Amino acid sequence: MKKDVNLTVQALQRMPYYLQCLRKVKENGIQIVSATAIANELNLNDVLVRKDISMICTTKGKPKTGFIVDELIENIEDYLGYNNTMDAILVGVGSLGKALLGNSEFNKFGLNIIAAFDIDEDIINQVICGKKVFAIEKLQNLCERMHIHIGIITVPAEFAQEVADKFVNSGIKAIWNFALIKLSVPEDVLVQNENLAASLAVLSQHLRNEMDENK
Amino acid sequence: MKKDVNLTVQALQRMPYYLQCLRKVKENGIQIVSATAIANELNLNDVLVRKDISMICTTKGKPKTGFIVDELIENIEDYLGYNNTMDAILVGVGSLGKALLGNSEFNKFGLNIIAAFDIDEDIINQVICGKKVFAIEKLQNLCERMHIHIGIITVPAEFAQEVADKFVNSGIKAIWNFALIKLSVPEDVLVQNENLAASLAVLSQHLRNEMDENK
DNA sequence: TGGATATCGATATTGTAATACTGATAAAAT
DNA sequence: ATTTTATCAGTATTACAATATCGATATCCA
Ligand SMILES: NC(=O)c1ccc[n+]([C@@H]2O[C@H](COP(=O)([O-])OP(=O)(O)OC[C@H]3O[C@@H](n4cnc5c(N)ncnc54)[C@H](O)[C@@H]3O)[C@@H](O)[C@H]2O)c1
Ligand SMILES: NC(=O)c1ccc[n+]([C@@H]2O[C@H](COP(=O)([O-])OP(=O)(O)OC[C@H]3O[C@@H](n4cnc5c(N)ncnc54)[C@H](O)[C@@H]3O)[C@@H](O)[C@H]2O)c1
Repeated sequence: MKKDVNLTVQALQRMPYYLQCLRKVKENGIQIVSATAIANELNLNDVLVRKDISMICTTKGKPKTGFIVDELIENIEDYLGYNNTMDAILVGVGSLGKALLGNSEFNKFGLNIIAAFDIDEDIINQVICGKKVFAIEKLQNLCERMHIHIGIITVPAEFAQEVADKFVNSGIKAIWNFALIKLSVPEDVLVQNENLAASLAVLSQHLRNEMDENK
Repeated sequence: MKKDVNLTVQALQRMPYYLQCLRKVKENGIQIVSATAIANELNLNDVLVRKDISMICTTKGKPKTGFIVDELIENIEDYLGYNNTMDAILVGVGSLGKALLGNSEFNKFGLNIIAAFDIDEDIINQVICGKKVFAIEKLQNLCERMHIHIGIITVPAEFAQEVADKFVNSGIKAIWNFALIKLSVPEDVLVQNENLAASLAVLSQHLRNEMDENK
């Protein structure tokens, strides 16, 4: 794997789809696949797929046939870090927080939520899906001691910034933010927003177009 | 509002952030705001903000001062459809499905989940957060009868395509897909993917960069 | 009242992601 | 053996989103 390169965010986000497609191909017993075939399956341009592959894979494709499926899968999994797990903590054990804690699929993606935090006395010290919930005061100590660099925010929007600040003080470098708010953090800290309102906006516009067309 | 225009997906996704920012400004008692100020708050380019605003707002800005906050808020809310609610149904009442059903914020964004569907006998006929869970067989009839055009998929990936097919047959035109799989649907149906694996990929790459730098 | 300044809207430029093109090559077909 | 075909890799082009520039204008301050 070429681990020194950096993909664009767009290319990076296509990778899980490639992986899904490649695994499906593999299940069908196919060992060699062309970029064209992947592109058709995922409704992408074939040159784009070839370029994405060339960015992170050492494997070369063979004309007329394509790439070795197993090698592509391995290269992509390596690049995405599916083979060496990152530890993370989660703050806000409400309904969304619980759903995330219970999501067994994260392990497959190299993410391991090792603990959760909340302010609600009723939740603190409970164990949710095998993960203990601590008082928020214990956040910094635990993060530093365990060298945690990923934090997940699932508290209501009005508390998200104060949680983010705590994260920053605890050495967290990547924040996965499910609250609908723009967080302020230092440059070296990445915020990945999971913004449902933005998604809804896309759905809503499409629907309006559809309705307008049919009348 | 200029409801005949279509924003790019990027612009559309910025809108909820503008709204959040404008509401905060309004709370502080400020009635007029400049594109520059919004841009600074959200770490965007001021020309970009001005252009986005001009796309969907009838309001003109005044040199030296800016735009009337209330008018911007109203225009954006209108464009995003926050004022006329869209009805939706959800399939897959697992941990994520339940979290979404219980999310009271959706109403603020113009989304109203009116019912849910599952195959699990234990869940069918239950009422989760005021929403009744029906057997999946009742999907088509209910969608057609209630003129539902938005469907939410929160079933495991392997069942997502069959649910999508049922959606298409029931007249659904916009699918909000939380399963990690690329769905095949007709052209006129929009799929908005909420792909956690893609987000994780971004977090993972950033973290690897950070780690590499510090050694 | 006149000059300085911040912002606007419109237009030009830049930058980057996606796509098209070209020659090379391996496999299949004639 | 030769031709055809599908694909690859590299390079060129295109398309479009983001940013910079510029004249106009409303407000503020001397
Ligand atoms: N529920 C959903 O479907 C959903 C989906 C996407 C995003 N979100 C967002 O996720 C966030 C949480 O949503 P939810 O529905 O789980 O809410 P919730 O009210 O069920 O849970 C919030 C939890 O955060 C805890 N909390 C509050 N302040 C805290 C603090 N300062 N420190 C630590 N813990 C704190 C509360 O005790 C509670 O347990 C919200 O911002 C929401 O917009 C929710
Ligand atoms: N849990 C999370 O945090 C989370 C986050 C993001 C995305 N997702 C995705 O959302 C999906 C659901 O996740 P989950 O954790 O809620 O799973 P879950 O197992 O808790 O729930 C799945 C539900 O779907 C129902 N179901 C299965 N097949 C069905 C069918 N054909 N028709 C109708 N209902 C059916 C099941 O009965 C169950 O109630 C998965 O694809 C997962 O990858 C989960």
